[in-house]
Amino acid sequence: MGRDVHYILNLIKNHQFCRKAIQQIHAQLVFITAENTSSPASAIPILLTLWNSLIRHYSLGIYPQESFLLFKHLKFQYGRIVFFDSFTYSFLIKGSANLGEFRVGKQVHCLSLKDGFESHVYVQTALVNMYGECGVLGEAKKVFDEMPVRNWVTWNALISSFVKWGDVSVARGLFDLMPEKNVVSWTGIIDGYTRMGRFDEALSLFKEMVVVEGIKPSEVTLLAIFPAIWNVRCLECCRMIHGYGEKSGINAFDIRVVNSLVDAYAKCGSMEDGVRAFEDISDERRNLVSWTSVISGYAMHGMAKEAFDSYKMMMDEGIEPNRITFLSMLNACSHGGLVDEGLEFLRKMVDEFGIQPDIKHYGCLIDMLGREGRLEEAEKIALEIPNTMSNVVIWRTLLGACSFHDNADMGERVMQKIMEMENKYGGDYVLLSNILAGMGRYVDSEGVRRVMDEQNAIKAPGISFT
DNA sequence: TTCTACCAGA
Repeated sequence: MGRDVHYILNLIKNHQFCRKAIQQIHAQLVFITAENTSSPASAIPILLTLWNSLIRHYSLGIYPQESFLLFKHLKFQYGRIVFFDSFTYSFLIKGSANLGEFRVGKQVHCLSLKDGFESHVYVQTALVNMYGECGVLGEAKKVFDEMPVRNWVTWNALISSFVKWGDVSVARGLFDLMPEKNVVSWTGIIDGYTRMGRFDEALSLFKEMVVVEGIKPSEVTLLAIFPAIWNVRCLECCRMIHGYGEKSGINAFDIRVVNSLVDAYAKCGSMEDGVRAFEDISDERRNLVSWTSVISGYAMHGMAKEAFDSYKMMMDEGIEPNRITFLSMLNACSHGGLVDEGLEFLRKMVDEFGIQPDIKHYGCLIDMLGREGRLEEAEKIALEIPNTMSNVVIWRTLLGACSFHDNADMGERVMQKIMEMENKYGGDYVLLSNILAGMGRYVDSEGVRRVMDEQNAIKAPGISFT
């Protein structure tokens, strides 16, 4: 037993996470070991429970590998006298799922079969989930098919696996086959449709779930349905969800739902409702995401002053902005024509908050400078973006600005740059040829068109969802 | 003490 304690002590030393829990378990282990030095075998049932807890903590941590190491060690030491139970295997399988590595999970799977868990619902369901999480859907389906007994969780685990990997039609097939569906099943399939951009189907399923089946949506259901709501700009849906959230108490206990509501109102065109929802949040619950949601709402509504005020109030409450807050502020500056303020925000972000700009910040900046016709500065920044990060979108933004402000010289330089990065996209040729034609340089314009034809670049017709 | 749904904000 002494070697055990040593081993576990080493594990604990190596990691800081779950420290308290592990220390408690460790203390108990030492205690039990001391109590039972004369007959270690009698301590095994209690020890198994503690080992299981330890394995559980490791499997949930950032280094699930440790749970396998511990298991291996215990198996090697006590394999002859200890029989691991369904808890041990559930935790180990969960650990493999968190690791995202199905080869490890496969080994645990084999061991669990050897120990006789081939028809244990919890262990087998954990396996379905593990294979599903790892994207080995064939294997997940196989385990599912061979299970003599399944429960709701088993079905839902398989459905969410197919949703996760983008196969909504198979998920839907399973959903339709399910003898009884609960809120998790409905949420899973609704989430699948939302993620695939099939918003109308997501909304009609949501309606069917609530109206026809009388199933109460959970907070997860609401979080899943929000993107569908604002993509179809359904203000009425926002109000209904808002009311339901208040009545059911979901708004009171899940700040994420209220924050999404603020965001959804803004995206559906009603900043007034968004602000009202935001102002209803108590000071203690209002967090960074709440503030960023309202700021981004103001930004998209062109209300730069309000965005600035909110930013200031947020700072006064001692909440630190992050990269998304700054992106929203840049967006507000861009829409309000406040170029210098925007540049100042970027400086603050880097110097005072130590946040390095990413490609979206740069994109916003170039868009902002480009709108105001400060093309030289925009080009200078575009050239300064590290190559590893830079993309063709940045240059297309600049090209658009060149087109808007009739700067053909820079347009040609930018075009050159775009061709270097990606010489098959027709839209840029069209844009440049339009710039040249707009300036009366028809011969050059024609030349660009010809190059375009020679390269077989085809401009995809523009599509707008709005 | 075991198995299921979440992208809160660009």
